[in-house]
Amino acid sequence: MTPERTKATIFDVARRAGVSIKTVSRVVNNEPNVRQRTRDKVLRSVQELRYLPNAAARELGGKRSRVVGLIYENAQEFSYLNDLFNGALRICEPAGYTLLLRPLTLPDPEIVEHIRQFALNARVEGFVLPAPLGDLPEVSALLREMKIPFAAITPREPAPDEINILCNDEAASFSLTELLVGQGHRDIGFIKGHPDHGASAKRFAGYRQALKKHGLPYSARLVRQGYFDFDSGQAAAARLLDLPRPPSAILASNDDMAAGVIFEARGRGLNVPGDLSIAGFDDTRFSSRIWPPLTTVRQPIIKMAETAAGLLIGKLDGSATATPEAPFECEVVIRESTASLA
Amino acid sequence: MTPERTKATIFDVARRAGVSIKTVSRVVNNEPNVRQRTRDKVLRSVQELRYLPNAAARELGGKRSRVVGLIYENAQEFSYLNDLFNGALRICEPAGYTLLLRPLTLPDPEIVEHIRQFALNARVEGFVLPAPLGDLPEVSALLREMKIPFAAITPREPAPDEINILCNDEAASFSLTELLVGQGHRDIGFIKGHPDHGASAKRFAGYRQALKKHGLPYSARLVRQGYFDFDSGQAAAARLLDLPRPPSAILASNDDMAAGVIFEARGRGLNVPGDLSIAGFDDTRFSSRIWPPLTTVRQPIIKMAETAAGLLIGKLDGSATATPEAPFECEVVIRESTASLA
DNA sequence: AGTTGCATTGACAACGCTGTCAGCTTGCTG
DNA sequence: CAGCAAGCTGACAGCGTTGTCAATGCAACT
Repeated sequence: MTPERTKATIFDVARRAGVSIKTVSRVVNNEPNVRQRTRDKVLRSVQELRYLPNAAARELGGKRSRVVGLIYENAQEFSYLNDLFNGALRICEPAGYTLLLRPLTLPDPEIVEHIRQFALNARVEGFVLPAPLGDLPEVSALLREMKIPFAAITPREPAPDEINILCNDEAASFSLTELLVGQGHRDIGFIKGHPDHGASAKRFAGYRQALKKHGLPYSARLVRQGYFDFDSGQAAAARLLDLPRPPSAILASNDDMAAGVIFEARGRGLNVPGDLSIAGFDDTRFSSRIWPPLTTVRQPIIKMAETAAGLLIGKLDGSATATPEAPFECEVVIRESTASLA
Repeated sequence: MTPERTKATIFDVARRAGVSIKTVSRVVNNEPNVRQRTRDKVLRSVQELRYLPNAAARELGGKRSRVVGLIYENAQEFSYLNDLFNGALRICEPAGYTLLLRPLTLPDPEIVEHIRQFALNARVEGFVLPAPLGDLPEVSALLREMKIPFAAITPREPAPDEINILCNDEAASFSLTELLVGQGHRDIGFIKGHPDHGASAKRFAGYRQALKKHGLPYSARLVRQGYFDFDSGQAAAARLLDLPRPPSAILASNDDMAAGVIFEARGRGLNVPGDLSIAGFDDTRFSSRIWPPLTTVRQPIIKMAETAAGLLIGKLDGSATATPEAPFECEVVIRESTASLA
């Protein structure tokens, strides 16, 4: 196998196949109106010459960059991001799209300008927007103005005309709370998630519903605001545990905060789950690796990202599939951080 | 502010400045041989029109894609990757380069083909290769064949003619071991890192040197092979703790494994650091958030990534700076997972 | 056979930049 | 003040695609 001296162009392919470059272009882009025999001839020529279309020329001629952007909040949980990226990449790469990452540090007063610059510089054709970005009104306004479609992952309010990927946070939270109730816990603390994230309200709602169903009183005393980060979880736990009658179980709206709760509990010499049961959400990579391993809820993030990227590309390619996706199912994962009340 | 109807091209800028497009090109690309007055005129015109060069046209005309690729092992620690990416991005973005990520699942028998495809499809001009990729001979051979320069981060053996970013792992490991010795530990277990990573041998060497300096016997009994992941750390810890005379301290070659050691110790009802001191390397995001917080070594990864990207871009731009970088300094971070022997 | 209409194919002009090279200015030198 | 090198500028040909539109082929009709 002699390495090609110089990369083959569409002209080389055309000459070898005995057709015009336009026909090659048609075949390569899977356009209709090419006879099967011609298509085969061209395809063979493409393979023999290991032809790879020049992306720059393609973009210049055709006005399509085939770039999908994934903007995310830099503070975001890494394993979540990793799943998101890998899921989206799994779709983008084979489809001939480039997936570009762009971290953002929130809150960012210049967020609009940052995103605009990124979109312009990288010629982004479509965005994947994980929470909470899909809910920032200035962001969606900008993208609409720039006519860049996007797929929002777990937004608080699904944007009409855009792609929305949801999951049944509320039901999962309901189940998790029921689990604790079933273990005999009556005083169940709850640490809310970041108010900007759509999941926060849903998870809280599920908690309240479960209490209600089982006839347990809801007490604002047992609820604290958190921000999805370790520190806020630890701080909220500290205040809950300082209560005259502290809860026997704490439900944190994500695993980072749950880790903070465990940290605080251990710092006070409490035994988990003996003295305090703890559960979280997300099933982070670390959830099963801290001691004790965390009871949590697993979201099918990879699949959600795949779906987001797939629908987005469908829209960009014009082969627009209908959007009405059913919410994805979450799964409760029971580990050792929760136990029956002694 | 009226939004421009259509994006300005080099022609618009040239007309407005009263010069030829070639002169605009010169100014935009910071080429020499343009009178200051002319340069100013053009720059003003560029600003007024908010001119943004069309990357596709630039690449097509000039044969330069300005894409830097960052390939990494998918199993890699997330916070490490995050720092790597952010550091490199901080240099690439302002320099007008696009930074593209590409995960790889190792071991990968088709790694060469995968990297080749990625390089070709994404028109990558230069690579950043974090360990262990910089040490795989087939990878460096491929990149040399494709004439793609690269910057290797902490390779085992620095490649001549390429950029190498190193840090003083050995000295850091030495200090960490000395710390334990100073706390009275005599039986110090060691869990080696993945043999493919350059850091592994260096960390092990530092451990042995420290033992030697303090007249402590080296015992192969206390050394186990790990692979930088949680599970291998836990398994190695299990075997060390099963020893008739188990160590009173364990040094793991990274924090993931150290977390595994803690997990195993707690599972056995051991008190950390009371019954067992544990230390790691890397200062992962989670190192300070598990209980007890981990004594570890912090690498200036962001700076290392910045340097790698900076030198690489310098090479690509032709403004090649000399490479002989001094190794970066690591810093021992003392937390609660280590304590004096009772 | 002549006609119509659609499927198929090709010729050629963009697309917006950089590289090449030639031409025009300067400022010196002798 | 001619002559020359260096500094500066512009004309123009690519670069490898896609979009447009015209031309051709072919089957099913009159």
